[in-house]
Amino acid sequence: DKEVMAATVLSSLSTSPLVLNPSSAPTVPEPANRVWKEVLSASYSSSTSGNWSWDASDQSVPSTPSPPLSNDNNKKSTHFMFEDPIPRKRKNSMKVMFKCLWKNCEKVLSTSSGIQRHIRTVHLGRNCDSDYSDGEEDFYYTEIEVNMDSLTEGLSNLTPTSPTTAGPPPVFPPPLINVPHSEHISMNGLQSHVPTLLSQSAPRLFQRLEPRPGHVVVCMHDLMMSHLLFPRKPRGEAKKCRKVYGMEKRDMWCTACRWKKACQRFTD
DNA sequence: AGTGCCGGGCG
DNA sequence: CGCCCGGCACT
Ligand SMILES: [Zn+2]
Repeated sequence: DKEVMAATVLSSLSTSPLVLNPSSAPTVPEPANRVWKEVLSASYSSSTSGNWSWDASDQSVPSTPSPPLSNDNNKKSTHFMFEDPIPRKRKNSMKVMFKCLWKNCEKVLSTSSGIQRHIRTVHLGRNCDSDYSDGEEDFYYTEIEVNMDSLTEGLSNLTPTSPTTAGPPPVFPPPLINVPHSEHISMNGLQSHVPTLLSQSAPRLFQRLEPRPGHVVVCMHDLMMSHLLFPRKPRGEAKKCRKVYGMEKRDMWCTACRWKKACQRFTD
């Protein structure tokens, strides 16, 4: 079903006006090779309340003709969404890490729980450093792969502590605004819930880039790799037969689970 | 420590 | 085939 949704997004995106990152010259290596896509049109519903209202009903035709994009380029920019973001087997010396998407924050941590706590405390201003989470942090970080070989090369000039935890980044907690109702992000029909609490200082996912009035430009890669389109399932939902029925009622498991194979009853 | 499950073994 | 389990990745 994820793939179906992704396909829906893709097809709708492919008909949307495209904005290319002007700074991404063809010679720029992979990480900066980003496709900027204008997906969301936003408007302030009220100048005084500061409420955000996301509305994709704006089907206005782009004033400038679409840039001549080759199909090849399109495919290159879209095929990544269909590969497993966290492959079970990983190449040697490639480590998955978690990068904060907040604007002007390049924090990278090695664990998802760590980046969640970082976003919760530093950016969302949830002062209580408990492990409770309402899930909003998930929208603001992404998984990246880091080559550990090239990383250890430049490790000499860093502090002896872990480079992921060490850092002098007193990033100011941005002011928060309260959005009364549950807001939606609508992209050509596909809707995604966003938390009721949005920060005024938007994460990098929503950074503006030469926006036309009332429009927001997001990095398509960050958008896809964030959990905005496919929000994380409610906490602790990888429940399969074993966890559901328990060891005592093993006879109620599906045959695959009884044989320690991939569960056939509860599929993702 | 607990869970999901691939690969491989046994009859 | 059905059935079981060692061991590993991930949490
Ligand atoms: Zn099962």
